[in-house]
Amino acid sequence: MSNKIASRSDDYSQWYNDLVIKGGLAEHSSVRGCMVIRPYGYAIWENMKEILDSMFKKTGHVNAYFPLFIPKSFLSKEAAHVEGFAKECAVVTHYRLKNDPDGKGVIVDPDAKLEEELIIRPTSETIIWNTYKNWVRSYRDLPILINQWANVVRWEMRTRLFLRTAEFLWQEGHTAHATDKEAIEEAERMLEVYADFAENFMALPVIKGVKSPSERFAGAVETYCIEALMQDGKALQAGTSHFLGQNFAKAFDVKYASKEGVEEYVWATSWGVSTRLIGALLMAHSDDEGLVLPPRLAPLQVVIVPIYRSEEELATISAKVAEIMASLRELNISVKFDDDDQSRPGFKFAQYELEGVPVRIAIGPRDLQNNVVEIARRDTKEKSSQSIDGLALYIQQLLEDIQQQIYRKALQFRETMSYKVDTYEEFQKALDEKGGFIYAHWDGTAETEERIKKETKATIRCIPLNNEQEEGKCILTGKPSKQRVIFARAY
RNA sequence: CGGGGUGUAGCGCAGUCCGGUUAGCGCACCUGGUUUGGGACCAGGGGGUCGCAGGUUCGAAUCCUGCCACCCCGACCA
Repeated sequence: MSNKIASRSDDYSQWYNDLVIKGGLAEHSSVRGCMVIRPYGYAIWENMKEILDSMFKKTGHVNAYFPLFIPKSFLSKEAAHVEGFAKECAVVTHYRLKNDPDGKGVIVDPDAKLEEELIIRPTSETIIWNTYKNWVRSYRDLPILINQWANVVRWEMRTRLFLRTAEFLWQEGHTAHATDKEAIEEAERMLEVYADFAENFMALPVIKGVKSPSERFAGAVETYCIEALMQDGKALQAGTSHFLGQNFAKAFDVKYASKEGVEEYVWATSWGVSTRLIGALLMAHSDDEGLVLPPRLAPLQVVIVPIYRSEEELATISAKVAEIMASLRELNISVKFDDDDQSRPGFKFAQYELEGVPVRIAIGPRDLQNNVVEIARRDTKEKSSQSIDGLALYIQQLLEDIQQQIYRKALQFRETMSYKVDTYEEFQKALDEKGGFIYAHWDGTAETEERIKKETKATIRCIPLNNEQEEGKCILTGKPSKQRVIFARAY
């Protein structure tokens, strides 16, 4: 059948593309490296946004909006920052078109050249800190705890739906604080928020940690991250939170007068997650039948498929279904009754499995007679017969079970794919044969990290927070090491 | 930007090596009928500048030259 998707084991990339496209989430755009997010995919993003937004508000943040365009000079004020982003910026050089004097169409009007080029934001630190300069005078103005929901553009060489597109949607928090302690606490707090969201809503187990210096965000003093493991054994960075020190305050001259009347530079953080989370969600849980969406983020939690021969049967079923739907909605469970007579039940079953609807209810004359329905759960594909009495409560519990089960399965997978190695040979062999999170000793130098990356394509995903301290020897150089770090090949 | 691949109906493909009737198949679509508890069946029907531009030839989807687009693997990255 044409809607079938590729198998994970045959071609992981094709499988992933099929999930996104045939699952109805998004498609390639005719614009280079961009994607169109279709309503079903956007609904997942909206669910994510709503939950994250309320988490941000509970931690004292408010939303604001800053410009899409960044003057080139802003970007260059922080040396490490510009170096990190310079290679992937889209640049606006003109502000007008005109008719082509030599023929058809329009050309860029050479007379409309901008004095200073505008960069389409790859991230907003610079334009925001240029603004914060005007907002901060005294310690009383601090902290500033702002988030923005926005699109950003990074001109990546190679793109992948959701995981890396030229334009993507995200949120970026940008905070300013009076002390380094406060800023570090903020960066760590937001990392916790992300981990909470990933584990409890996306059902995605993550490792919290800090990046090695060479993997840090451009301009950060410390980069905190959550790392998740995909089903092909590759790691995916799911969210980052940065302690920016006083780098941006110094670059944009943002100072405040302290209680003691002394002028001080402020301390900063920034943190963000993007539509990449949708890619993570898909790759972590889905199977060869299609998407598996955790109930807490699924746009549709329950679908009801009627099975009938005659109009009379459909009418009887519909009446019963109306009662069931009302009771489900009372419990805030989203439900759809698919009484479309253009496709048959079997087709609908397959289609909703492809779309990852967590629970499917089938109801036909046989069920009605016995006052039951057939319940199928997407994650395990188990089917059972359930009494219509008390059905809503049963389904509420079932959705919760599915949420937990998806998480447990992903966690178990990660556990079996996490292991320690002590020699470089073991390390290389493990990478090639298994992948996953490899805990190994590292001498702490950028040179070693770089060599390992070159030779094996594996990077240090993170140094876990509260990492167990243990004497050992670097797998590459044999130099002494005090802790294991997590290596993996990554997206 | 390097290596590989693909471009033929809305989607997926065959045909290209070795030029030759009217360019074919599956899915989807339209009409009618029978069906409906895991991707229905039968009959009929519509839909194509064969990626673009040149060239060779009596004749080009097929051969030659140039260009374009997309995908995959690298390098880069959320």
